Amino acid sequence: MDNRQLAKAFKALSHPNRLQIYQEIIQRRALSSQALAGCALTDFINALNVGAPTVSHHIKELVNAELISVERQGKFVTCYLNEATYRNLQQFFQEQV
Amino acid sequence: MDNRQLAKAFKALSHPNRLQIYQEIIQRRALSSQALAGCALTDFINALNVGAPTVSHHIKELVNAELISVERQGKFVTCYLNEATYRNLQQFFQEQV
DNA sequence: TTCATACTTCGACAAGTATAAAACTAATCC
DNA sequence: GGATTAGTTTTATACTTGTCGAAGTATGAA
Repeated sequence: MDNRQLAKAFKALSHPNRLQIYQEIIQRRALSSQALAGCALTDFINALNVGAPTVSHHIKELVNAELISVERQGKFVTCYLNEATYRNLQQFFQEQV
Repeated sequence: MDNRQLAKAFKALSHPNRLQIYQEIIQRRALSSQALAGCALTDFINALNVGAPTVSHHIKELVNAELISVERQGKFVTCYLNEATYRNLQQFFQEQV
């Protein structure tokens, strides 16, 4: 993962609301027994104090930074953690100690 | 480390040049035998393709996000890694696996 | 087929950011 | 003291971002 892509990931995490969305996705994955447990987008719209367009915009940024991926099932959108990027970020803070 | 402070740290790392400065500081610390080895600000001004005022501004943001600290020795400024914040960031990507 | 739900896209605007030029401060050198 | 070096602050500018409201799209329900 090169400098630019890494900076892009951090930029996506640089807003409290987006960071919270990301954390939620990580945590729900950890709690679940399934490896690929996701988060409903609706929950974020309800939980965060911003409108649907704004949440939609934030999600797009997270997807664009390859931090998460989304899947549409009928009317609903579910968010999944991008495991590869997560591991890369982990590494960034690990290898240089 | 709460959500806001964490987002602030990520924001500071969200610019390629600032990320590079941070990486450099981490790496030079790792290479050195001393625990608190620092980086001269001059090196950054020469290495990055931006002017001194811009580098000065970037450094200020990194300090403000508590990612690094600076120390003036006469004419020169040296940058040091903020170990506590580094550990917090490490944790963020570790505890939830 | 009409209606409601769950988003997404567009347009706009206020606020924030990266950058540089110019002017400034402070330490060092002669 | 005068000149030089290292970095900061101020000011200005071009650009980006977060947010919302309004309008649009697509799915599912009645």
